[in-house]
Order: sequence, then structure tokens, then C-alpha cells
Amino acid sequence: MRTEDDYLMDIEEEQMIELAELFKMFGDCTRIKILCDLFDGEKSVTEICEDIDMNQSAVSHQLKALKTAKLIRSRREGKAVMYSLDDDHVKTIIAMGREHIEE
Amino acid sequence: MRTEDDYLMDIEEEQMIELAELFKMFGDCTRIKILCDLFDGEKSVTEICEDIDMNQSAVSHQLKALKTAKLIRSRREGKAVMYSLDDDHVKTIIAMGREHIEE
DNA sequence: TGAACATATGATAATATATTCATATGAAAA
DNA sequence: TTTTCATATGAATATATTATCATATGTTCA
Repeated sequence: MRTEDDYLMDIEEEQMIELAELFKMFGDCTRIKILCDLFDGEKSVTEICEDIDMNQSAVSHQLKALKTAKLIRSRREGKAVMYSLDDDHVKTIIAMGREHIEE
Repeated sequence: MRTEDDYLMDIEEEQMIELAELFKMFGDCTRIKILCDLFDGEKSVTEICEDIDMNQSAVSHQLKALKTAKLIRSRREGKAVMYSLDDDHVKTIIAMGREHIEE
């Protein structure tokens, strides 16, 4: 039999998994660089590649991951695809991280 | 020759790596559970194991990682070792994460 | 239409990470 | 002082993750 407690525990479990998935996005150097790069505003894939000095394929793969996590969004502009931050919390989270490591 | 630009880039690079390392700590389900569990305050390893339903060895390994990242601290009390959060930013970072996933 | 540019994607290989098991260390109590 | 309880740790295995390569898709312009 499934008690209400079990149910609540599963909710928490689910949320923990989601939280971990989210923070995983910040836990990779390439992705963090992309996010920070987008602090300046919307940028094309090519621009991002140049800024963070990474090849196009690697960047595209990570952009996809960040988009799936709803941290960035994209729109096409001619040949280019422009990416930008899609969540105000991104800056806050990274700012908190910076404060932590600066201690 | 090493220009000042290179130097500054390396600083950023270093900080990005540190940031990613930090967020990696939040990017694992077991560790997130441990951190959230410690929101209640100081707990022994045994308590944590029970709360998050994980075996002692796995928990100890992750506690070590969290401690190295300076997110938690420990003190011995008799046979037990008590762990607690070591940084105010932890709660804020997780709170921001929660807000993100609740949208 | 096809050449040129920009981006995306699947497969693979290299690397990193987490859990488990066995055991070591450390403290307290019998 | 040896038994028991609590925690830590090294090694091994299993799994996940990332970058790279080759190539596909999509867009513009000659």
C-alpha cells in the first residue's frame, strides 16, 4: 500500500533529481563560460565559439543541453542562430558561486 | 611573450574552472540530498544515511567531496562525526535552483 | 540551382564520476 | 584490552559525460 508519506518522499526525490540536473548545467567549464559570455546579451554561435575558444561542435552540443534545461533560448536570424539567457536566476546563481569562491 | 591580456584570460579561465568545480558539487543527487538534509542543522553521518537512504560508504565519500569544496564542515563528538553547512550561499544557491525548476 | 556560410547532430573514444565492497581507523564501553 | 559502534578510505566496477570527427540540415546569395 502506498501511504501519503511515500508519495511525499517521491515528490522530494523527484525535486532533488531535477535540482541536480539543473546544477549539472553549471558544473561544466564550457557551459559556465557560455552562460557568462551571454551575460553581455544575445550572441551567435560563432561569436560564442570565438569568445570562449571552443570548436563549433562542442559549443552546439552544450548549447543544446543549456536550452533543454531552459537556461537559454534561441532565435534564428538569417544564417545565424542567436542565443541568450532565458532565466534571471542564472546570473544570481553564478553570482552566489562567485561569492563563495572568493572567500 | 606573455601579455597582460593572456594573464587576465588565465585568471578568468581559473575562475571558470573553480566555478564549475563548485557547481559540480550541487550537480549530484546524493550530494544535493545531503546539503538539503543539513538545512535542519548539524547531523551525524548515521543520521544523514538514514534521512537520505544511502549506505554509509557512499555518504562518507560525498561528505568528503563537499568538505573539500568548503560547503560543509565537521567536528567529532565522541564516536560520531557531526556535519553542518559551512556557507550561507548554499541555501541561497539551492533556493534559486528551486525557483528555476518551479517555473 | 548550386556554392558558401552557419549551425546541428550522430557515433565514437577518452575521461570523469559514483557506488560498492572490503577493510582500516578511531572512540567508547564492557 | 578486546569488543562494539561510527566513520573513513582504497580499489574496482559500472555508468555518465565530453570533445572530436564526419556529415547533415538550413539559409543566403550569385
